Amino acid sequence: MALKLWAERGFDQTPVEAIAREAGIAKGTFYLYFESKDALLIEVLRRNSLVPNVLALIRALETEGLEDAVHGFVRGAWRHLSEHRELVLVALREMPTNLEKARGAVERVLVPTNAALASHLASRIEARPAGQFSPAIAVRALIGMIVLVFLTQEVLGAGRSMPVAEDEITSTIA
Amino acid sequence: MALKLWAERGFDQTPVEAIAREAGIAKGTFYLYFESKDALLIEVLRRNSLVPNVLALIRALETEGLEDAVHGFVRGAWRHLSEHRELVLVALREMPTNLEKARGAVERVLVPTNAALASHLASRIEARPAGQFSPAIAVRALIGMIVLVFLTQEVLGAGRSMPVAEDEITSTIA
DNA sequence: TTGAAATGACTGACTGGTTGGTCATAATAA
DNA sequence: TTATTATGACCAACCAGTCAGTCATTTCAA
Repeated sequence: MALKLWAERGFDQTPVEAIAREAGIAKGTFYLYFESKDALLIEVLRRNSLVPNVLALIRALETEGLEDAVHGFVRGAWRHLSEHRELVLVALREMPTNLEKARGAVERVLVPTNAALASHLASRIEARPAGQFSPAIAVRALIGMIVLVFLTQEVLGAGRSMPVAEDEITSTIA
Repeated sequence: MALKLWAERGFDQTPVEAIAREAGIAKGTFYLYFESKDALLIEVLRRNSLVPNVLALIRALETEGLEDAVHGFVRGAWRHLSEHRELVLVALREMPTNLEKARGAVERVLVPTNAALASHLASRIEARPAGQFSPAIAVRALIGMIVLVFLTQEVLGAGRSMPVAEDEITSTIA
């Protein structure tokens, strides 16, 4: 899969020929199926969209108490990231600069996710003592915790120099 | 500065000639001062090292109570990120693949920072009721919150579609 | 059944353009 | 004049994308 190569070497540093070879076809054949190299990137990001999974996570929130809900969300998100580590790496690397279209995808994932989570948390949180609490920020903080712990742990190799048991991670965050 | 161009277009997509032009010199002159394009990246990352600032933040922790300490850390880190937005973007993009040497820098920043913060938190936290609490993870979660909220807010343009007052951010996280 | 003709998926050599890095030459300073 | 610093034309390597041609398979006429 192209994702594997991109995660290792980066999009720009991976020639179309390498992708084709990996797929067992010739470079020319590649261009029978894809308009361009960029088109493949867009296609890959689209097919691997996190939206359905994220929405599923959010729907799950509806059926549980706040404690369990957040706990479950963290676990689910963590598993999710683990299962898509290459996608996460590539998306993170290429989105900021390479692709205006892919950037639109961020808007489609990030905005609805945040909105849904925030409103959900807000509706639950009224029952709590909390004083000054901003759901909009809290949501990003929660997701931020998960993503960056994942990054330092799995991507930057901190897992080797600062090992921590996986279960400890999810249970501590939540 | 090269950082500006890299933050906009990406390292690979920025020709040496563009960097030279930006600096008001010819391409040949560039190679009088730098071994290679990669050498410049390494040099830039080194000169902009976050280590001193991070260490200063940590030292500040020593003189305050836990509440204020964390609060201060968050504010400091946030300001820090804001002042180095280009560096953050570039480092995030180039570190995972482009540069083994730069990756060593991660180890030099990430590991000591985490260790210092964790041990600090751990020493303070004993006075608290906390049951199952893992400082090692808590630290990464804290930093993760700050960094990803920053990213969604400042880099991915979520600030436009989901605007939040800056002060609200730091006060809510802490 | 058989052999010729048509098809189209596939190939990889090739092209045009780009860019990292070099070097002979020029400008400038001492 | 001599030494130092700067220049930009040039080179070689690389790569996205093209296209003329190959060949296994299918179609169909005899």
